[in-house]
Amino acid sequence: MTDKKESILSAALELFAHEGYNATSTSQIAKKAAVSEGLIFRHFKNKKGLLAALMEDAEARISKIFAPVIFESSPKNVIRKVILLPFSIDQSEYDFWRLQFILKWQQEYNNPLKMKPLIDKLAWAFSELGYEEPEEEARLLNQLIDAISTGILREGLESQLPFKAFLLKKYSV
Amino acid sequence: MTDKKESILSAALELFAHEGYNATSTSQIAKKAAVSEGLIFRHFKNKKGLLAALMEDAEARISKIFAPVIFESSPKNVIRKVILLPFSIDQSEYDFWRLQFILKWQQEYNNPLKMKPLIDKLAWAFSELGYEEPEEEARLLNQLIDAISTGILREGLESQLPFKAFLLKKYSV
Amino acid sequence: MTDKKESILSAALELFAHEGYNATSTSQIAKKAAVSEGLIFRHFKNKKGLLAALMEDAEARISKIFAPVIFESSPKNVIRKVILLPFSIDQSEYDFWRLQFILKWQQEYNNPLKMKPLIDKLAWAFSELGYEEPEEEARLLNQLIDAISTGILREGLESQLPFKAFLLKKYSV
Amino acid sequence: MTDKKESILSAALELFAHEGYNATSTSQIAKKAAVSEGLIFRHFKNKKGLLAALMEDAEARISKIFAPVIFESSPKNVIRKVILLPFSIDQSEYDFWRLQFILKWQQEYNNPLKMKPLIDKLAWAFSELGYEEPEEEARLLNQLIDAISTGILREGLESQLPFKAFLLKKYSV
DNA sequence: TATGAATGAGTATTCATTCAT
DNA sequence: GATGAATGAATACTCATTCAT
Repeated sequence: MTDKKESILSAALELFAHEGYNATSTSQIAKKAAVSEGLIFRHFKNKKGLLAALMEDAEARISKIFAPVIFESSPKNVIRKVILLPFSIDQSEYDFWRLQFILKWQQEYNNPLKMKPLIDKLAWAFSELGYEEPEEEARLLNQLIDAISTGILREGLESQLPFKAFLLKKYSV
Repeated sequence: MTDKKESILSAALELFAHEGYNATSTSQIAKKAAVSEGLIFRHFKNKKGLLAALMEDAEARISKIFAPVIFESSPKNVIRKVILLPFSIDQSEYDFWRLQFILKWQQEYNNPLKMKPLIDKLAWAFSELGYEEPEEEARLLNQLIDAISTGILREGLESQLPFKAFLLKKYSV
Repeated sequence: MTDKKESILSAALELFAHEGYNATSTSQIAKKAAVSEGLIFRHFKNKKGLLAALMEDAEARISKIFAPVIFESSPKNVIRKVILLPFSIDQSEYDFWRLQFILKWQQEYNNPLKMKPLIDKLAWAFSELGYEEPEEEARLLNQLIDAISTGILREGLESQLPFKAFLLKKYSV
Repeated sequence: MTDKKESILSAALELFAHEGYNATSTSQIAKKAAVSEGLIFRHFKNKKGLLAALMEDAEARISKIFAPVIFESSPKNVIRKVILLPFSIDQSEYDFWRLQFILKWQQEYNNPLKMKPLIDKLAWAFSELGYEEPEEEARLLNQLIDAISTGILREGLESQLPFKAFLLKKYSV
């Protein structure tokens, strides 16, 4: 990948994440990336294509971040790792995740199935630990870390920090 | 308020809630409201003014929905009522709430303080019930109902229904 | 003439004179006149009609200001009075005259014939005084007082004051 | 400068000069220049920018037309050249000068200082020739050529032609 | 690969004007 | 006489996209 192509991608990510997809014009992206507007279309065909390119990363990143949970064999550690998930996001990745969360509100990009493997693993863990309704517990915890991630991205890491110890204790993990 | 003014408001609400503020053009709104585009600007000065008019309702509606919790004197009932909150939203109000949740991602409209009174009341309730960390419990439950509301708005009421009984039982309320 | 009709006229005069006819919107006029926009059209049919109403005054005012020159019998006094003309305009009439001068640049309102009687009288005066080319002298002086009036309206009375004594002396009147 | 950019400039000049700045729409300009409306904004940012580009020429053209007067060493020739100035304007430049004169009525573009060097030179010439009030004579003649220029632009060259010989004779130059 | 000129459809907004009350 | 709601056409300007170089 050329330098210019990459700078388009990172400019677009930053702008999409903070202004929104529709509110960001291709000319803004070109300016921020310091390339000609035409080049965006040479590389990505159109604006949607640019977003799509950005989203392709998503799958890979999500797998990478979920893997340690999926392959964990201790139920307690599964829950523990899930709770720690939102707190382990590197600040350099905030824009990426912001964009993910914003797009969830747009039908065409909202795919709840992405979380399926994680929820299944959690359900297994709760079941192992003897919880009465492991399915619900799993989905609830998943929903909760979604909410905490949202909190981190919107109000900063510190605002959500108290939950870390609290949840670990609450679930005794 | 004239008929036409109201139909502009409701058309705008529906479109903003589903397409997003930026992705909705004033001409779409006019068409859906079956009025001339110019009328939007006579009534609301500009597109932002239209959004602002929509948001003015917000404060009122939020107060109205929170009141029964705030004025509840039984701690258990406070928690119970908070859990039931997301499930009591009338479907006719979904668009309104969708818009609220979408706008949270836009700095200028993200005001976490709106929830303060509710969280305080919850903290009081948890404290009364002898929870060890009532502050954290309160913020956690608040985060949880935020997550569930999100779930309802994005995936439908049914998808979140299991949580209702589950949470009431979990908190024994 | 009703109060409101008059306040429309004076608001329009002020705005047309300072912003120009095209740059002034009927809503600005209505606001400045503190009447509803509709009333403008009730009274003047349309925006052009409002300008026309303003211009109707013109003929009368011009006759009134020219009369003392036209009916003067002493050649010297004719020239003297013409020279004094631009300096005798009351400040309260500046807007009116500004508008006249601006409109001269718009074909449809530029009517050089308005000045005919004055130029004829001047030519007669110069001829009486034995000037060699009275016609040219007359038109030149007319052009000159036009330029001085322009100067007064654009740069203020003081800026043109030196010309008063100077011209009276130059023409020995 | 591209062809299209130039045709925008010349279309704008013609329209601004004859209809006025406010009365000319960008779509008219685009149509007359046979380009897309958007191109106007790519090249000149906005309508004001287009006018500004047109005005940038002004300074250069004015210097160029004044230079032969400023660098003239014979007092008589200075006066002679000034008198001939308005008659030497090429018809192809009428639009340009019309615009200059129209804009004088708009505060932001009215800059009387542009004429300072010319008036100073005239004052020097009149002083050399022993006129009693060279300052006033200079400003008067300047006003006169302003008036004659106005006459040419509004009523055509022929209407002002008699003044040429007349003034040359009057000032004996 | 990269640019920059160019476009056509669209955007928010303003305008002069009409009309029912 | 006077208002204020309403309109349709126009306005300045932006946008995503194309294309010749």
